Amino acid sequence: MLNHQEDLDSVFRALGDGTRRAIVARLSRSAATVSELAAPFEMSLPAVLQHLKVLEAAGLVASQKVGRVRTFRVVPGALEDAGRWIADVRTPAERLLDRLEAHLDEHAPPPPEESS
Amino acid sequence: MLNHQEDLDSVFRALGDGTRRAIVARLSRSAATVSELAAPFEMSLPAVLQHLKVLEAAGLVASQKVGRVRTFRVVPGALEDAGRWIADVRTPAERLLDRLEAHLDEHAPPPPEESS
DNA sequence: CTGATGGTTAAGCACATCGTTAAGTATTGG
DNA sequence: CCAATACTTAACGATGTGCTTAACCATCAG
Repeated sequence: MLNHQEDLDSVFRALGDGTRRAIVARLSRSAATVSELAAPFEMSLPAVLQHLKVLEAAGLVASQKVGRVRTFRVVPGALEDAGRWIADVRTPAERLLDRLEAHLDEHAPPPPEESS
Repeated sequence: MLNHQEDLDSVFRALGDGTRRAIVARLSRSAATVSELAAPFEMSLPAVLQHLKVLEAAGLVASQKVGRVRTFRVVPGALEDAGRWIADVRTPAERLLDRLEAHLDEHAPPPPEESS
């Protein structure tokens, strides 16, 4: 099913928090346990747990428990759709900018300065 | 100038909503007025206005009012930082995946694969 | 001036988020 | 067994989000 829309919702929303982005960045270098991930932050461990849940629900990270230790890792292709969405929007936007500049060049000589 | 953190927060959170992404996608093709932007959606116009405010606060779009008509357009480089963040995280994550595969190859014989 | 058009503001409601503390469940080491 | 370790769950409060409706400007046409 092409439920891209809701997938992207949860991915972008998950990335809309500095703590979670830091966690993802950390995990992109190597896997880590819950307490390792929580260590750099000043918030409580349950708070970090909730962030990890959000990231896992968005499909950005995955985890498995061995004994009493849960280890998290990034999910390889998880950022692909988000990255492509941004790229796909940027492309026409830049074309739009080019057309705007071309239009201005046509209707006015190159303005060396702006005044208001 | 290194407010990257909070900037990215607002950009990613702004993108974490399908309506707002649709608006950005629409504007990436050409500028549009408030009512033009609101038309495709079933929600009320004030609701769309609020989405536009979020997008404008995140620096993704800009607007100007002429007479009684407000026109929105995308802000050219606005998605650059977000795109780069994703790219920067994906790169080490993929290296991590490569190392994992190499590790598995070392500890288990190459899986029987059909060559093409 | 008068009304229609295009947008804006205000208030309110349901629900989600982000943090807290307190208490509970498995493991593991001695 | 006992206690420390490593989470995990539950409950809750402060804010934030995403809508709604109602009312309020500010143009522009006639």
